[in-house]
Amino acid sequence: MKRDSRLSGVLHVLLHMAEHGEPTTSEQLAKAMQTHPVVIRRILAGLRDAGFVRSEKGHGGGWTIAKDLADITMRDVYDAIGRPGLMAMGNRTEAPGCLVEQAVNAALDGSFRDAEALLLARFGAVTLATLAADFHERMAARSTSPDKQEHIHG
Amino acid sequence: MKRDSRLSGVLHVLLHMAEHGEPTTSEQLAKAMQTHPVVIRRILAGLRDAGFVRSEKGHGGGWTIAKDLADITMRDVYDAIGRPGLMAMGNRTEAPGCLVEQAVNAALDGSFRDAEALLLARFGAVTLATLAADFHERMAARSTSPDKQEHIHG
DNA sequence: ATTTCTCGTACTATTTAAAGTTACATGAAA
DNA sequence: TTTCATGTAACTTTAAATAGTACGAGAAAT
Repeated sequence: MKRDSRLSGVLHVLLHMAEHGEPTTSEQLAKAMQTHPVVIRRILAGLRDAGFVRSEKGHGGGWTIAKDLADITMRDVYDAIGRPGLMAMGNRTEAPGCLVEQAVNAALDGSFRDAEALLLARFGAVTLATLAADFHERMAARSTSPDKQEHIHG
Repeated sequence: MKRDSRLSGVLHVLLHMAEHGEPTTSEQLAKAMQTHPVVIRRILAGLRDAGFVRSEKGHGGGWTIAKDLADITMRDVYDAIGRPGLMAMGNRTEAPGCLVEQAVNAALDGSFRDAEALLLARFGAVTLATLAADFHERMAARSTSPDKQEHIHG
């Protein structure tokens, strides 16, 4: 099963944007993410509509974070990219006439619903500020072991 | 994101097999599942190797359940089909050099691990006997409201 | 024996979703 | 008015799952 990496991707982009400070262009972000600028614009479109980032055209334009990092949770980001499915498994048929399948679906659905609720609760408990702090800790840890020193993007 | 329906599928097949009693051919199961016999054989291969079902060739051959339904959990079935990924989301890069991505991965991984553990625990608590009982309840419920009466497969 | 039935599995084809790319329009600053 | 940057639609490519084909092997019926 192929896994969707959009959430991981946006979070990564947002943190890079936050580190960078001044407006960051899609091209700069694309380079950091090793992807295409259009992919960045697409991935950030939902965040812009939700008011978490701002984009500006023309000279000196680019993307900036529009809120305090402590006020954006992973859950917010997840919502902003359109709440993609969380579970890799689903039912063979969604509204089956077959009673056997109904019984199977009921058992699976209950488990999946609970797992999703747990996941969303976890997402809601982590802010971008948390992630940024973790990043800075990792930076500090790396600089104290100089043998592992390398550029942020290898 | 496309969702894997193999677990849902095998469970369905197993219950049909259990209801049917005598050896059931891949073709019969395929008809009930509206798919191809080869798909059935493939989906049951792992179950056979794990000893949950038996297959026999030639006249009067087919598939039979090899254990008591109460001794097979959804978790067993999940294991037997090769433990496919449970989460629809993953990390953009698995072992990133980028510290920002490491921080993002760490946060997501923690949440996913917990959600998976919850899911597997739930799977382990449901046996095929549970599902069969649920199916029979649904049968009973349907037969008391005759307006909804239809063949098991519509 | 040989015909028929059934599973086993390697191989190929189809389908589907994500990701990448191109192209061009819009708007802002130099 | 040129250059830089986003906005977005359309198209292409890629990767994974699922479906389907073909043929082999074994077991039972004739």
